[in-house]
Amino acid sequence: MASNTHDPAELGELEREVLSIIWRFGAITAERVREELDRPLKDSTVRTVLRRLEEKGYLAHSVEDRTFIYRPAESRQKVAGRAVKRIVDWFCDGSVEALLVGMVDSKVLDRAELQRLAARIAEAQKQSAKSNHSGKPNKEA
Amino acid sequence: MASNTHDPAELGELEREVLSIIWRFGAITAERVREELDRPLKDSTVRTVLRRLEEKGYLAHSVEDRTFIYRPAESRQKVAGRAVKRIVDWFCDGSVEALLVGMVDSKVLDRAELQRLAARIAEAQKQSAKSNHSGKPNKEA
DNA sequence: GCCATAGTGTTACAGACTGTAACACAAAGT
DNA sequence: ACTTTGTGTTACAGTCTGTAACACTATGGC
Repeated sequence: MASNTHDPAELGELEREVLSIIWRFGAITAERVREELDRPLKDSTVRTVLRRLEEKGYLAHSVEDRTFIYRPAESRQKVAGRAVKRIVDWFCDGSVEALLVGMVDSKVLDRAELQRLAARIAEAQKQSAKSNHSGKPNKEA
Repeated sequence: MASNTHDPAELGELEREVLSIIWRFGAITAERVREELDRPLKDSTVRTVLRRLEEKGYLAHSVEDRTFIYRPAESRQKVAGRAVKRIVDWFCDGSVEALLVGMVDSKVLDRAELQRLAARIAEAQKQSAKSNHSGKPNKEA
């Protein structure tokens, strides 16, 4: 069961907040997370959320000196990418292009911004095609 | 409170299916929706879902000869756009660029495709910038 | 006028998920 | 031994979704 890759849209408000904190900090204890939250929540609450996030595959933890250190199991961008994919599949017949059009439509993006985006992508592509950093030769595709 | 613009991520499986059907058909009765679903559901079930979707602002209906005709209240792309915006806000600090990067990262998009996308956007932009600078985005590709 | 039909409105209910937390237990320092 | 700090377990209420029954109402045919 590839119940491994969960969807962030399925996360609740608090879970998202916590996840964001983890992403922001990189590695953090439950207690620190709790302090970082605006809402005053009990320890157990925060730890429950952390545990659930880990169960859902968003987090991983290591034990360090008796204490859990939570870390992201996946980058936010990766998670975001998948989340968007779902949406694209559901609502745009899998066409990312259609999605972008929709974003302009719903004023999420304005044309100028999209334009800049396209330009920047073209740039970035040239870049990474050349130097293709981080080990991974762009597989798949 | 602009509780008017709901988020599609909050929709359940069935709701999404129904919504998709409505988008596909444009205008349709509850009974037709029911037939269109793969699952064999009771009338009342389908109608409940339709009512809920309307409450949530995704659908509108008109009465025609005793019968409800449901129509989309918003284009799928618009809805998709907003849905993605949420994700971008939550997980990408509002940067669409970061999102696209993430999509490449999570293999939702490959670089080549992104490249083509950028090119096509540039094209489309030129096009619509010329022909349409008034408020109305040219809808429905 | 009366009945069957088709369609609507209302209400319900169980399962899942989320926010929230208490409580019990274990290791560690003093 | 006792307190502290942190973990594991369990719970519970609210909300959402899937699923549906049932009651009510025009409408068209007889």
